[in-house]
Amino acid sequence: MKTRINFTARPKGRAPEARSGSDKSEYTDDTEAGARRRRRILIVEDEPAMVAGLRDNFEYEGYDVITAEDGVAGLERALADDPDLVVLDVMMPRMSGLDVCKQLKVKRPSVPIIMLTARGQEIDKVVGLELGADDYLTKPFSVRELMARVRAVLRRVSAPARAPEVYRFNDVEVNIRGNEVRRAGARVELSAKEFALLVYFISHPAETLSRDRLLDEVWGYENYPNTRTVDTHIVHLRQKLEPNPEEPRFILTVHGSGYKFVG
Amino acid sequence: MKTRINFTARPKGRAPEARSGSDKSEYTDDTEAGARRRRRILIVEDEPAMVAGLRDNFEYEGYDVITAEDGVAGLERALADDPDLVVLDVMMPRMSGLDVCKQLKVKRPSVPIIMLTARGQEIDKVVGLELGADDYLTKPFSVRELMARVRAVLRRVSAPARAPEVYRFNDVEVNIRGNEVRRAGARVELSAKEFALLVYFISHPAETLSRDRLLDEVWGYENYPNTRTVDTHIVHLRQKLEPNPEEPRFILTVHGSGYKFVG
DNA sequence: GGTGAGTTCACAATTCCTTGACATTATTTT
DNA sequence: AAAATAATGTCAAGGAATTGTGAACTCACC
Repeated sequence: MKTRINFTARPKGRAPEARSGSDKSEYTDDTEAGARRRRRILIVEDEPAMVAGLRDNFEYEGYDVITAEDGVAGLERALADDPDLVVLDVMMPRMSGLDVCKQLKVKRPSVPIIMLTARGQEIDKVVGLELGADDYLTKPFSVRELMARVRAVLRRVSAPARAPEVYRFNDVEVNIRGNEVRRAGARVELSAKEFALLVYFISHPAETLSRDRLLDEVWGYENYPNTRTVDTHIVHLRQKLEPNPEEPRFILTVHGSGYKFVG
Repeated sequence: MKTRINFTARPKGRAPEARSGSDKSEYTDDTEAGARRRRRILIVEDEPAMVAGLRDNFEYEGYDVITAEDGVAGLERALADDPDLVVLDVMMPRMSGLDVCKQLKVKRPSVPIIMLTARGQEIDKVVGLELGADDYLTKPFSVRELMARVRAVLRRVSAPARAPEVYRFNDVEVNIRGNEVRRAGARVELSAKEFALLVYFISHPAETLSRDRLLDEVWGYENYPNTRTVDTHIVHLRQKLEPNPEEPRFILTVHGSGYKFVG
C-alpha cells in the first residue's frame, strides 16, 4: 500500500485499499445521474513544497487540481471555479483559513472543505460548530490519510440526495453538521468528545472498535489518555442515549476487544 | 513536549498509566486472523540516546526492537530482518533517511515507514511522503505520539484484508470485523478467545492444526497455558456451533495431531 | 474563584480463561 | 479380542483479566 509517486507505472491489480470507489463510480454511479466527470480540487496553501506534493498526489489519483496561495485568492478561486472540494490551510497570509471557511460556507454552502490545522490549534472549533468544515487534519499528516478523507468526503456529499444529515436510531436523532442530538424530540447535551465519539460510532456501524483505535481516531495523536477514558465516555453516552443504560442495546461492549455501535 | 516518557523498566504489574489496550490486544486483534505475534520494529537512528529511549518504550509496549546506526546499515537490516515497521531518521551518516526510504520502498514496497525529521525540514516532510513513507513526525516529538502513530500505521496495513466480510459454513455466519457470529440468523455469543480461535480455523481450512500451533498463533507467545486449554475452547465452539456437538462435522479432531476445520 | 469538560483513579461487578479431575474414546500391546 | 495405554471430551471451580461506575482531580476558560 504505497502512497504514490513511486508508482511509476500504474499498478495492474487494484491496490487493496486504493480508491476502488472512484474507479467504479465512473460507470455505475449510485443513484446519481450516471456520468461522473473528474473532480476538481482547490488547494489553498501558502507553502510551495506542500502545494507541489499535494498536487502530485491528487493528480495521480485522478483529480484536477487548482491552487491558491493565500486566503483571499483562495476565496476568489473557490467562488469562481466551482471546485468539488477545497483543501484549506488554516495559517495563511492575508486571510486565515478560518475566515475563508466561514465566508465560503455562506456563499457556497454545499462545497465541502477539509481544513489543515497545525498541531495544537483548537480543532474542536474548526469542525462543526461555527465553521462548518467537513473534516480536518492536523499537520503533520500523512498524504494517504488526506486522500482517504477527501474520498470519504466526496462520497458523502455526492452520495445521493438522501445522504441524511440526521442519523437516527431508536428515539435518538443525531444532527452531525448541527452538533445536535435529540432524544424523543428533546435536546440532549453532549460534550465535544462525547459527540465526536458518537459520530465515529455512527460512521462505523456494526464494527468492533478497539479502545486504541478510538483513541487514535477520536482523540487524535497528540494527547493520548488512558484507555479507561474511553470507558468513561461510553458510560456517559449510554446514560444519555440508551433506553436502559445498564443494558445497552446500541452501544455494545465487545468483551476483550472494545465497543461496537449497532444502529 | 517531552521527548521521552518515563516508562523505564518493565514492571510486572500493569503500570497504572500505561494503556491497558496493548495487553489486551494480545488475543483479539481487529479483523486479523486472531493470531498476533509480536511486531518487530527497526529503528534507524544515529543518536544513541534516542535509540535507547525508543527501544525502552517500544519494548515496554511489547514490540521486538532491532536497530541500525546509519542509513546503509539500516537498509541492510531492513532487507535482511524483515521488520514489521521501520522508524527512520532523516539525518544520518553514510546514507540519508530519504534515500533509505526510497530504496526500501522499491525493494520492500509493503513495509511501512515512519520518518523522523528535524524541525525546519519543511520540505523534507513532503518529500518524505512523496517517497512513500507512511507517516512522519518532526523532532522533538513526544514518544507517546510516535507510539500512537506506529499503532495506527500497523493497524492500517494489517487490517485491510477487507475482502471477505463474512464467512459461512452450514448455518453459521462469522462477521470478523464486527466480532459477531450468527447461527441460523440468531446471535451466538463467543468469548474473545473463542472468536479468535474460530477465525484462525476459518482462515486455515482443511489443515490440521496442532495444539502447540494454536497456542502460538491464537494465544501468543507471552502466556502459554496448558495444551488442554485448547481442548476446552474446542468444546465450547462445538457446543455453540456444531449441529450435534458430540459428533462434530466442522471442527474435527485429528487424533494424535490436533484439530482441523472443514467449512 | 467558579464552572465544566476531560481525565484518572479506586473499587465493585462481571466475564472468561485456565486448570485439574474424571469420563470417554482411540490406539497399541498382549 | 481383551487389556493396557494414550489421547481426547467434559465440566465445575478458582482465579485472573476486563469492564462498569462514581468520585476526585486537573486544567482551561469565563
